[in-house]
Amino acid sequence: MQASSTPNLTLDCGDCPIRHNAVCARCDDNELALLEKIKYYRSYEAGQTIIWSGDEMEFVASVVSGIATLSQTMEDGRTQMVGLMLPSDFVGRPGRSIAPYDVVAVSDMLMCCFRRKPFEDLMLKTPHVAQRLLEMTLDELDAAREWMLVLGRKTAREKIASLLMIIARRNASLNLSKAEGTMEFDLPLTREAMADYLGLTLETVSRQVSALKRDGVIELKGKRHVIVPDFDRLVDEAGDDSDGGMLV
Amino acid sequence: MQASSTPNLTLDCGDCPIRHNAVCARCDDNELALLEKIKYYRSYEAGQTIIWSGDEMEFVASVVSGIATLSQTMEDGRTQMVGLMLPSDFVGRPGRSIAPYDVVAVSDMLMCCFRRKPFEDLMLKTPHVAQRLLEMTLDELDAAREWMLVLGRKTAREKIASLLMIIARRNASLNLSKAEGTMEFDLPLTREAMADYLGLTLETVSRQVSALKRDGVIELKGKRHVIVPDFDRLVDEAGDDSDGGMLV
DNA sequence: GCTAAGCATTGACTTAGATCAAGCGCGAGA
DNA sequence: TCTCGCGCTTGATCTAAGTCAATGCTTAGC
Repeated sequence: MQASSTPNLTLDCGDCPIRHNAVCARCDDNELALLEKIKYYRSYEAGQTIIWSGDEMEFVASVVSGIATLSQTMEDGRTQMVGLMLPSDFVGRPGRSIAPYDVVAVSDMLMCCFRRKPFEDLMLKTPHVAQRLLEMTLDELDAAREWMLVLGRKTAREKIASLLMIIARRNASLNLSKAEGTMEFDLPLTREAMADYLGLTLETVSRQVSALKRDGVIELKGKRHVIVPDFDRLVDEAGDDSDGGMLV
Repeated sequence: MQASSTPNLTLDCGDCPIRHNAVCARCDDNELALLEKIKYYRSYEAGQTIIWSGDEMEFVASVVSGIATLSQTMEDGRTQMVGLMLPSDFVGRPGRSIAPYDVVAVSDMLMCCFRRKPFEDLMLKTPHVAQRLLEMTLDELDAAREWMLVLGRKTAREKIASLLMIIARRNASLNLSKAEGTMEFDLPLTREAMADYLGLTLETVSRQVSALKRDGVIELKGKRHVIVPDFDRLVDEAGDDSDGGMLV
């Protein structure tokens, strides 16, 4: 399974959809020019494994469009998703050569890549990249810790509600709308991927989704399109404290 | 429960036990002098809550000695530990004013504190602090993700073995010895704290510790002193893949 | 239109871990 | 010395979620 690299694709950083959220968000024109010189694009198809755990990582990258998952697998096949990479998220770690997780494209994806060494060198010269990366990493750490509560202490129903809540929130922020009232979105994940994210089996996921539907917390159009008639009700089902998880 | 601040305590950075691991590790003499000017020390007693979730955080700090836990609690009392703060770990987040977790001293502690605003200003002038903080944050993110696999997919027995393994490894690195063969250490946590870390009840923790003892994986001297006759056996019980979790 | 391949649902049964409850052991204070 | 309280252990029972297995619903290809 090879990365389908797309050498002829170019995109001006000025027109980039993630310009103001990615690792380059804080860059001034000079810094951006330096990044622009070493960037290149790659695209991946849904289902493709972008990076295998244990592999040498010759590049780091920003997700431009599409969704990828980070996951860990035990020898006996038990797998746990440890991250959901969305547009503007940063994949890979400066200073590390071996990938600790599998990175799998869930949808078709476009990534803005930098060879690792040049990127590391550049980071020393462009403090705004390092600053932004720190900020993003701290956010990811918060998200990971939030997720530890979900995995360690929530019931299956609460887990499902938590996941739906997160996806609904993200969608809202993409549409620049508020997370409240009636909301509607597509699930980007299969039942199995949801199970791997939530530390459940796919049967339990299916049952709990049906239960939430039966109880009127959600409605379904097809298997993947979700309507949340009352977002507050969903938050309630997730068992979250009222702060709404918005840590600023 | 007030922080017992110890205004008369001073410690020269040159003599500091965490000088080469903490957020100041990469600092040159000039940078260190700047930090030294704004640092102050606080001590806490075992059991004291250092920071309450939701509180204003007026400072950030490095753990100099002792152990603290980070934890989240739901309204109904279910709690999940999301971090174990050891000497040299950094508590708090530049750019954030509200604490998202409870921070509780497990043992008596000494912290090297900086008021948040001055520290943030200083970070802009001392790139080595920001660099080191990024590195530490990336390490914590890896640890958090490793822990997500434990919480989401491991059995109770594997969870206990995983925790013992982590504590044994950390102890080894403090003693500058290798993690192998026979190892011996004190458990810093009560059974209940272990349960909160592992997403279990304290009864299950107790039972599984007894089971590991019965099966010869560990021996106990008293309730808290653990002897691991064969570290590889313990790693095996933790169900970990062979890489040993040492991601470099 | 028919069939195959993937996802998803649903049911019957099992089980790991939670819950409820009793009791132990040891250090601290009277 | 006694006893109180806390941390811990152990037992009996319950239950949420896992496992195994059958069947349904789409889409894609023939």
